[in-house]
Amino acid sequence: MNRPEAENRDLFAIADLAKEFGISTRAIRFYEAKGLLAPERVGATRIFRRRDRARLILILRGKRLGFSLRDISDYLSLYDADRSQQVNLLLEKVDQRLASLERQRDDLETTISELREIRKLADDRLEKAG
Amino acid sequence: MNRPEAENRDLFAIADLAKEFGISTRAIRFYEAKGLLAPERVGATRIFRRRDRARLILILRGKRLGFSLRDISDYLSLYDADRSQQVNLLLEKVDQRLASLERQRDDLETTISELREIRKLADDRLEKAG
DNA sequence: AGCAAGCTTGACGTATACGTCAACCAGAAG
DNA sequence: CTTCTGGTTGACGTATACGTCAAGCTTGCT
Repeated sequence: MNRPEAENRDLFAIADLAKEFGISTRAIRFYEAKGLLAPERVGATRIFRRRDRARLILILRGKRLGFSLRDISDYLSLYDADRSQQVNLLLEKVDQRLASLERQRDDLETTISELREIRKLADDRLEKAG
Repeated sequence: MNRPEAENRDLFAIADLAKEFGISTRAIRFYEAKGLLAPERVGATRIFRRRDRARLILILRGKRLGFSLRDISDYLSLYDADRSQQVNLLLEKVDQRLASLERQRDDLETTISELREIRKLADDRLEKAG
């Protein structure tokens, strides 16, 4: 009963999603032009369903992770690939993507621990001075 | 005794680093133009030391993590900030950066486990078919 | 001396990911 | 009917991160 209102609805206007995720309508149209989204139309007006919203969430997460729209498009196709693709091919792609993400995670962990080192040094210096 | 040769040297030409890291000399000059590197000069020729090489490694890792050169520049300044900066300010910046990296790590872990889900589904389907 | 290799600085081109108008249409409110 | 509000499609502009010449200078063979 206390779900975020968006989860209960099934139809969204472009401005709804733009506001919810803090992006521009221009960006959303751009993602559609690049094939990352395919909302239905009523006349010319775009109508987004929960599925489109879910894809948008994946798109934005991909962007936060530094991926290009092209990469994200490939990634989304992994989600779609329930029946359409060769399972073997899908597995291969998923594994590649996983390997690359795990490399990225290692980079991240290295960076985080280096920063924690720096943090500790600075902290010590503060205490000595304090 | 068996260190990668690069670790033993202290002087590098621009082409040495380009080759070692698989990037163009143009990119390296670009990083210098943006203030991320500051190699010495002998005449007009750039001379890179181990410190410059270390910074380049950080730059490339930042790029793999999807950061802009501007972001990376800020990040590098955290490493430099031994004496020049206010320790308080440094701590604040490090903490911000850490928070953002940890958010990114969470995104990554979500993505990785979703992909593993997909992988499992595809795997199951293969076994049933096999 | 001549020439290739490798370095330099511009200057211009390019792909990505949008932002910013402009000009238009449709439906609801006053 | 007019006026919002919100939607649409171009067309053009912009920042980032380089690639790609072009033209020139040094250094080191041969």
